[in-house]
Amino acid sequence: MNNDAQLETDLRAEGVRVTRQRLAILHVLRSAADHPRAEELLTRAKEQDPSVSQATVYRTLAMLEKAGTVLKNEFDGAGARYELAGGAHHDHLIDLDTGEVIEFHSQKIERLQAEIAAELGYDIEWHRLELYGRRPKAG
Amino acid sequence: MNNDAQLETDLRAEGVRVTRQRLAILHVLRSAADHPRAEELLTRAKEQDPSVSQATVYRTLAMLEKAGTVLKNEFDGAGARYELAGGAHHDHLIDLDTGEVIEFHSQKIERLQAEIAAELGYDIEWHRLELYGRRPKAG
DNA sequence: AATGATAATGAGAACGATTTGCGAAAAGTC
DNA sequence: GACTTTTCGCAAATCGTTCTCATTATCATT
Repeated sequence: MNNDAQLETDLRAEGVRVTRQRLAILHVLRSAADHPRAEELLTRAKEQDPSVSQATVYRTLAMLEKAGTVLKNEFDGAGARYELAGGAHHDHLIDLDTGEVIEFHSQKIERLQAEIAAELGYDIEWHRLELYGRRPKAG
Repeated sequence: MNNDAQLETDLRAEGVRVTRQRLAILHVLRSAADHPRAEELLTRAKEQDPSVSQATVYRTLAMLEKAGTVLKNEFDGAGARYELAGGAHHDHLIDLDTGEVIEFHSQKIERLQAEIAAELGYDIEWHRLELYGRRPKAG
């Protein structure tokens, strides 16, 4: 039932060593409902295992990103924010007032993107679509 | 005929002082067909006026961005790339092999973005849409 | 053209996020 | 449990960008 075990299995399958620190970071990522920054991940991981260091957080995130396990989002220039890759592809709407990140997906937009790229003679490898907005003040 | 004069007039109209350095940077922006980084802009501006410094390039770009004269693009985390804002709004397709930046625009995508945001209860302030792709190898 | 008030400059130090070098510690293998 | 290799923590290094501050340039006024 505990998916942390699943993550551990995945790690082993890829031939990487399973360390306390990596498990702590993975656990934090798994239980994060938001899109935390590296610094915040460090803080949370330390609660699990105080020995986790900043360098390891970055090293682990880089490794997990390459493995496709985590997504690194570089929103408006204030440090990257991370999330587990598990689910379906989605884009982001960032609340300019609160910093909150809302996920959304539009099959139509994806299709249009592919069409446009094709017209220009390109195959899309990946894309980034971010909407920055505010909740209108209730009148 | 020379649009540099026009840019100078605009500067004065906004109450900012017209300096050699600013003119050099504006000229470089105006004659750039690409989307150069700050470092590259510095190099080019120095050809016009060797006294231009790095600090002034960044200060001038920040000022012009705030004035709406230049657009700052933060593509894949390797330093911002700039362009004059003059024309119509557009998004970017980045060639992953060459780094070349291609501009495009889709009224349909813009409309869909606004719809999605509205459904989520938001007004879009601005957005960022970047496609990263490759030109398929000719078979 | 000289003056003076104020804004802009260059040089380099400082910054924040991230990466790296290195000796010590832990993981996986036998 | 000893051995090999990976990963670790720490601190120093890097990179793009911003800031500090003493100096210089701009521009309105003479």
